[in-house]
Amino acid sequence: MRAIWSGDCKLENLKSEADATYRRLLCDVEERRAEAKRRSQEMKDIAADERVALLEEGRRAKQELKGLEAEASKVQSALQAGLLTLPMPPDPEVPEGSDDSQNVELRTWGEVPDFSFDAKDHVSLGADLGILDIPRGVKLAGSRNYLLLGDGARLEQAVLRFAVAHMTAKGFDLASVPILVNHACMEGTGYFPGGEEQTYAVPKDDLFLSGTSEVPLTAIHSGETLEESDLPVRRIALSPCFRREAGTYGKEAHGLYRVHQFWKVEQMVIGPNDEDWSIEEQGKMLAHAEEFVQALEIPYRVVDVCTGDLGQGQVRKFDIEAWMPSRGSWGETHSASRFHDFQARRLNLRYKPSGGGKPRFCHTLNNTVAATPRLLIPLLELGQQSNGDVVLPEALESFMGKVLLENPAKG
RNA sequence: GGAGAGGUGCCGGAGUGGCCGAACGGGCCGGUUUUGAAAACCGGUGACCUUCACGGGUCCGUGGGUUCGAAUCCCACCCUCUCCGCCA
Repeated sequence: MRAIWSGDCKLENLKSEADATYRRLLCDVEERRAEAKRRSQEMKDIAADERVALLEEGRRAKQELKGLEAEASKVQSALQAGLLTLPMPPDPEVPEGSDDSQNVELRTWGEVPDFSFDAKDHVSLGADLGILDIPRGVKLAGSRNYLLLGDGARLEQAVLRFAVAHMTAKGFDLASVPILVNHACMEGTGYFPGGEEQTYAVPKDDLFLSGTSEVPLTAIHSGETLEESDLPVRRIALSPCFRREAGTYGKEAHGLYRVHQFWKVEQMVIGPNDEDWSIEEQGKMLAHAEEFVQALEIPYRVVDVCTGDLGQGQVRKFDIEAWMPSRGSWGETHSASRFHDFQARRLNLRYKPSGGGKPRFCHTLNNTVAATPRLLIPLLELGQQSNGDVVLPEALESFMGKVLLENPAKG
């Protein structure tokens, strides 16, 4: 099944014309540089009057070299630009499909509720409880913005702190990272080129508001060569996330499902270049998230994301979709991605094998732990009572201080 | 934001046009000595790309430029430190 990675399908087969041209040019350039070096070595033990001819030759060679170098760098940047758009071949086990409708459900957990009363959606629940104010959020920052107030804001914090505690217990190290990052981070993690329209940019400082802490988290060791004994690196970050959601007008415009700014606890792992290890790790990371959702007593399903719904660099992806009563369906809350060495190559993120030998590219993986306010949707909607109260899962009590959100308007 | 100083190998730190991939010191590795260790002494010790190999190339913050030749000269940028201002 993994023959695609085992060497049959080496870069050899993907080598483009540009690559061959570049190599030829580089070879030529290096030869001429060697010549030039030799010439200037000779120069110093030659009498001044004998230098003239050599100087002239040097000048001419320099012009030629310059031309060649310019050509080489032109070809190289064209090549690199092309390389950046190359997608990662999916794992052969990924189901074929053109879009998310063809994702394959692997399993479900929990009971989908059947309300015996007229159930409300999270927007009216939140408004009635006085913990959610969308109109004023829109007033402050436009559509897809919101305000969480009082217990709403507290609930969000509780979910996030629970997520951090959950992952700390799994041995992940909490990091506080820059979420305003440079172009190299965006490109290195695979968001650029391609994701520019979805990203808030700060042109004055040439920085970008990343849509997930996966970006800084994965880029932490970019350009470095780690020791194999330092691997795997397992970290989480709690950060705000920003997404422009361009081109989604009208799509999920209602409520807290798709918003421009949200909070997320993200898990990220950097490991050795070992696909079996990587596959196993992805399973673990998925399990961490499932346990978390289970603790929140939210029914969910796990989906094996099909080829057509896979991101450029993703080799395999499993989504967790929570049951959201107001949608009458599942909504994505978690996304566990495996990248093989896709991101590591772009980030130049390597490690020195402990057995010796050349540095190798790491493998990287990431998964959501908790994203809010999206997670507040099932939490509020599933916990609602006929009188408009909302009962929260026990697991949040120590973080929230209570589990009952009382409807002030009830009789 | 204003003024100044600086960015060199694992670390400290020399080096102001060819003899510099880079002195010297520390560290690290190996050896001698020692019952063992420490100390002392001797030797070794950068990374990456390319090549079966020989070899070749790149790298002294980054990117340009000058020159036959740049760690060294020029320009721009980035970063760090000190002082002042401001600030969560």
